[in-house]
Amino acid sequence: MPVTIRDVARASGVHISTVSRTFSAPHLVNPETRVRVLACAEDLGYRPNRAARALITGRTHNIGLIIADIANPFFPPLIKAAESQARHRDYHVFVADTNEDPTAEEELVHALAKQVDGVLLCSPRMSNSLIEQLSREVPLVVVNRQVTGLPCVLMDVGQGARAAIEHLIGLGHRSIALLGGPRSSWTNREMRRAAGTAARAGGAELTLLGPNAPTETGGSAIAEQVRRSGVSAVLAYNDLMAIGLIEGLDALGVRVPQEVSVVGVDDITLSRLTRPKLTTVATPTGAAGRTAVDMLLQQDSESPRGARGLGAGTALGVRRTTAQVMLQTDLVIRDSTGPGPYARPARPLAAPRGPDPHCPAGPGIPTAATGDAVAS
Amino acid sequence: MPVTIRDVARASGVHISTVSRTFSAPHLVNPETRVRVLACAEDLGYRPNRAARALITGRTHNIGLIIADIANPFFPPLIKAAESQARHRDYHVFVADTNEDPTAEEELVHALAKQVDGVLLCSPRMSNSLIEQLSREVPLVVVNRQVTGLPCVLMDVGQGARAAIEHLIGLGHRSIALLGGPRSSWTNREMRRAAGTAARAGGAELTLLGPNAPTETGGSAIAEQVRRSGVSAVLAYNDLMAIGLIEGLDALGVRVPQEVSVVGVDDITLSRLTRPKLTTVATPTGAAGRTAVDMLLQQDSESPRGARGLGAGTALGVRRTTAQVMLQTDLVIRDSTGPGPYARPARPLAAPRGPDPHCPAGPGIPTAATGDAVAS
DNA sequence: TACTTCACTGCAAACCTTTGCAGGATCACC
DNA sequence: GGTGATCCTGCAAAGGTTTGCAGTGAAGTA
Repeated sequence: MPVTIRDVARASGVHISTVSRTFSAPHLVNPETRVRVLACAEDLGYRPNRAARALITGRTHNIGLIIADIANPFFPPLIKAAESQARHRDYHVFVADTNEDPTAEEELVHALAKQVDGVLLCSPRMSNSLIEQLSREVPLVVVNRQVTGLPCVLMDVGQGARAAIEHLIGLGHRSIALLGGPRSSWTNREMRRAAGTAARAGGAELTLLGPNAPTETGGSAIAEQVRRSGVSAVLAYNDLMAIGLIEGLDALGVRVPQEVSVVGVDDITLSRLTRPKLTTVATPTGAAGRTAVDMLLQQDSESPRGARGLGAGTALGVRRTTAQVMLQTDLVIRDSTGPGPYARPARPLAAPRGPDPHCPAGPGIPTAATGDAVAS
Repeated sequence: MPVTIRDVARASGVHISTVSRTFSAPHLVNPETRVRVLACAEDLGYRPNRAARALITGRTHNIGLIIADIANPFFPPLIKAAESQARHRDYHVFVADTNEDPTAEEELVHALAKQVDGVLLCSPRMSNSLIEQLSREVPLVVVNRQVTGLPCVLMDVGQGARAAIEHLIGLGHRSIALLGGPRSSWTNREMRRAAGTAARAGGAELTLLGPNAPTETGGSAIAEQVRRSGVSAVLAYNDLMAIGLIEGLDALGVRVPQEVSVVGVDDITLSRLTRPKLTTVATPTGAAGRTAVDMLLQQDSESPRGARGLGAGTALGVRRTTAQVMLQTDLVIRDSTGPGPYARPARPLAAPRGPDPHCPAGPGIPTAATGDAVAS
């Protein structure tokens, strides 16, 4: 029942190879023949079978996007950006959700391997060595994780965490908690490192709480512990956790930012809608999605086109585009941070409940335009 | 470079067909041979090429999931439910986002057609006739849209809208606005119909405002118009719009629920996190995802397995499983609705700012357990 | 012993498309 | 008219897998 290239050939009185060329190399076929073939194809409702095409060309024109948790609002902007970038280059994107499960991650890479030309691994939870191993099966670009020898797109959360800590110290906080995320998260390690350094430099004490689930639930679950710890400010692994924490603190009767200041990371849409509006480290998710797709496609186009068969170009030693890109982050100050116990009353500080200032941090805190790529 | 069935055959000293059977029909091969083949396969790191397999069996073991907007938090629970249901049956799910663009929708169905065994079309924006036409190319299950002759999974938003209107009328509102969603949305039409009937029955006046974008922006953009219209209560197309509206009203100095009551639809996670917490019509998104996958796979298994080649079973006249399932909705009363101008002071009403009652509507308003499937 | 049954394995076609190669026709030019 | 170039088209192999059919050998039965 499905109409194939053969049916079109029969209908238009040419050989199947001519029909094939009409679609894949139109300039090689006589204009008259071409229109005739196209008319027949249109008539019969012919659609090239991408699977069969992929079998011989080794190019599916699909790319896979493996995501730890679609429900985390951090990802949709990344997905959309990747999708639109891919579409411009005539590629389709298949998204798959792993539920933060490393096993599912691995399985999905295998499942996708032969059906896509490359895979974007976003915030992976599996080990670096496994990622390297999988990269021999299908071209990989890793987002939010640094793997030596592989192309990576990173966001400078270290810088963001530092800016956040400095902001809090500037507000007069000396006792700060860092709400950790998943143990296997690269972002998590970077934040811990940078926040620790910044706290030491600023003479503040940093308490580590975690690991926690990177969700609202994870945040609200740790509220009691935050209160007991006696800190006056908190930097959370991401916005969801920060929002959950604010909820949890609210339930305990602890006011934000009057008693505890809270900073998140990501700047998801939601962070502008909760009350108080969330002070957060904005990450360039859109730019990350676009960049990752670009890197994958570039790497893909560099692999030998002459080679036949699936997976051409994935041979070890051929692919050597291992550029790693670091994208800058940006502290956005809103209403969830306010003066701490050591605030100097002489210097007027941001009004804790005024209209959303939504301005970048002051001159003392280094921030940078969001989305600029810095090759390293 | 990629290791094929042929390499394994050579290594284990058997014919390729034996290797093939080792994977696709293990009971047909001698246990000893089987372990030897499996060992070699493991050794060489062989992975069956799903594309090639699909080419001949006509089964890809993938299903496509086409979504209007991944960024809308309504969808992730549906996606996750579909994914886990599919995984149980050894299927993988490919998600694709259309950005609410009907053209992209059509294109994606074509692109997916030969790479998946069926497609779930969620909240489609294209015309019914086009959907019918596309269903001849690949098995389709439609979610949130009624298309005669096709399997559909629907949520009873009509009932939900009625419950919401009755709730508002019960609170003493007589002048209510309905914030419409996308014009091509089936849900939108259903809500309008049901809300209109319920308002007439309850002696209230219903003002239609829209269509609006089903996002926070869409909601906040219409705030001014809502204020000017003088209504005391609003039923919004979905939660995002309701939340945006509350933001917009807040910016105009209009308090919710003191001056205007707002009801949303969907019960996204976010609706519990905003202040005031949102009164909303909960839709059984998880159940919808699961049911849709079940229907697709059932329909798929019914098509003739003997038939060879891609698209076997998509022939017209073979597939006749056109069951349509309606899932029940559930009004969840929280803090964004309060007494209206015609409230009877004698009867004590829900405290507008008390702790989240989160209880189903009173006995006068028919509600039902969420997630129960009712075949129709 | 002869015949049947059975379990296992090999053979080869098929799925749909792409593409290197070669053949045929047309044309220009000497 | 011969030569070469150019343009178009057909041929056939290739890609990795599945599967109906046939063949082999061994075991079971009469």
